[in-house]
Amino acid sequence: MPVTAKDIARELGLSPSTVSRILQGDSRHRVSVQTRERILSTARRLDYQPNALAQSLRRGRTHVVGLYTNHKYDARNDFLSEILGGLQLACARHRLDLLLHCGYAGRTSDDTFNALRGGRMDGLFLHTSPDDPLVARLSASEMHVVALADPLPDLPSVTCDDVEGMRQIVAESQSRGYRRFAFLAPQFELASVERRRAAWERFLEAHGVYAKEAHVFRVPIEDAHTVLDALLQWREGLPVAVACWNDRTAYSLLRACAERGVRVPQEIAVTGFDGFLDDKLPARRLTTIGCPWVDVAVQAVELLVRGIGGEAIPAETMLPVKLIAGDTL
Amino acid sequence: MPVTAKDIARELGLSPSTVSRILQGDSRHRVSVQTRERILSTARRLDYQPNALAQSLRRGRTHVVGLYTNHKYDARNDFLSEILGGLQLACARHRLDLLLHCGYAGRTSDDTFNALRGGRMDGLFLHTSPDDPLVARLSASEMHVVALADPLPDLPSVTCDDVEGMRQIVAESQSRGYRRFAFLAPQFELASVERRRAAWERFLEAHGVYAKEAHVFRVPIEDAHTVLDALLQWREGLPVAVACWNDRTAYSLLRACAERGVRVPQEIAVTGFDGFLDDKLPARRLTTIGCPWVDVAVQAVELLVRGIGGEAIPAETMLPVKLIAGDTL
DNA sequence: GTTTCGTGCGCATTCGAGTGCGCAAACGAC
DNA sequence: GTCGTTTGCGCACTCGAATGCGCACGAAAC
Repeated sequence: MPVTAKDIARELGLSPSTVSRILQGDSRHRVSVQTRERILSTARRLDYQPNALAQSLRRGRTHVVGLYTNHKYDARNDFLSEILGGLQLACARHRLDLLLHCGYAGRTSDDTFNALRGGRMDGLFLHTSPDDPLVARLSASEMHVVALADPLPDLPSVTCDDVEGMRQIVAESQSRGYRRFAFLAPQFELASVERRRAAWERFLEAHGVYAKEAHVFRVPIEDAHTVLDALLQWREGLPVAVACWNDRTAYSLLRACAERGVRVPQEIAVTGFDGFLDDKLPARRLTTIGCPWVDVAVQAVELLVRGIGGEAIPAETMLPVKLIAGDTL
Repeated sequence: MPVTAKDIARELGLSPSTVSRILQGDSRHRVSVQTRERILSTARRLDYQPNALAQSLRRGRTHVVGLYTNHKYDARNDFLSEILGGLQLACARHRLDLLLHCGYAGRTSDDTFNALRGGRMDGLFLHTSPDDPLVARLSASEMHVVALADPLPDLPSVTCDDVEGMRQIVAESQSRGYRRFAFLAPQFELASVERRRAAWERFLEAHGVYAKEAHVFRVPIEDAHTVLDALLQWREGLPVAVACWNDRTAYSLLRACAERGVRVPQEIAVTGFDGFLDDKLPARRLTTIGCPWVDVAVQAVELLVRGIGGEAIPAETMLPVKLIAGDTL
């Protein structure tokens, strides 16, 4: 059985309240120096550790923040690892603990919402699609929430500058002489994907390229060969500059190209978005947009902490990105 | 303000205790069917959500388990992501939440230990080095703990069969005719590394290979070129079969080989350990040992749950591995 | 000796839920 | 009408800590 404040009080013939005040450093309550010392030394001797649950219950603050995502953790998900690293770093600074909730593993978004309401957490980081029911419930509530990486309706978010990233990609492909363009989008909804796609179209139009030469493919990336076939059968022909919505998609495409003997970037130019460079094998360096995901997480923690503290926080915080030139464009 | 059981009681002119019993389904306490229905419907109408902290405080169970590691989350740490995925999966099944504690980010192991004692968690998963002070404190305490992937003194663990893995690697390199061998170990202490190294030495000796032709290099993998230099300057000469303690190390070495023009596997054969295959680029397929990390995590959850439930759990649970033949050996 | 002030500390309640025990009303039996 | 039983529910306390308020006691002032 763990030692409680009551144990210390009993041991010293004091009341629990006096013990509590000393251990919490309540300065308004005057206590003699001897008593203070006796309490502190007994606490040390008995190896006292306050019960976090009782403290949280009383104070209404848990110092725990949650992370909810409907994506899956696995060895191929660089994105979540990177975000997690940033969250850890910044949470440790603020002495916060991070509670993981995951939408994919049988846990519904209701569970997460109830965990929030149940007082288990002070706030929540969110990375999910805009149509997740949790999003609407959260924005209707008074909970403290910050969306990570992807903007969500009516919730504050920390994101990367998708528009600027696509501007650089379009500008670069233009200057390299490409005249046919494709965009590889996933089949699920994600706000930043739409933002990247929209920016891509807009910047192409600004260069005088319209729908005929700029096509959006929505193909599941699991089967990269299907994607490649779709690209090769596109009647506009080659070469084509393919802007992939993220690095993982780009790498899959590159792999398929290599397996089919398609020359990159002569026949198909490939760009990614994220900046996860391959440290495994030095085959090709992907041309991509470097996104400061760790900083995104760190910023999100700062904002959430301020939100929990009662401050108003900006609707969207957008962090700068920059082109990482590789050899696939 | 969230709705409490007291609010429901007041609304219906009942006592909080009756409300609590109904909502908890206490069958020993007889309550009329009408009252039960009134309570349940009011709870639904007011959107009642029990306060998890109060429940945990009273019941002495939080349904939260922790994960402590002194390693860092980042895009290159496939291992943690994979483990995390497995933990999520299995925790969701048992309706457990996962609390992340990380040794690297300014948080000391004391914080984790105190969080455990503070009643915030019911148990803890551990992935750290044997000399982490937390390990000794935990094994001296009554806490429920399971070590992940690396055995720790006096604590139950779920690991992969390192010995069998190294047996297969040694057998394979032997049968391919290699006569000089090296082992690439990290500079930090990790129990499974020592186990792999010891097994490697033992199986080599069984094949009549002794210290002269089998050397252990302990070089920081950050600078793969230094490692490569050390290998090339080893006076026993080439070819050498290098068993890397994990995949990440192997990939770094491969990259350095490619950059220096060293032929793999003709001059240097490389094997890894983990089974994280590169899905990014199809340059080389690493020969490695496939480890079921997701299953390790899942098993660990099952064990921890049983431990929390009061059952005794086995000291070490070892999961089978298998050689994944690539083209680097 | 009474008032006044200050020091040192405890009582009682709160947070929100869970639980042993026992009380009151309704019911039936005789 | 009295006794015994069942049904239905609440009192009071628990978990462990935090906190507003106020009491008791000593010293100093008059």
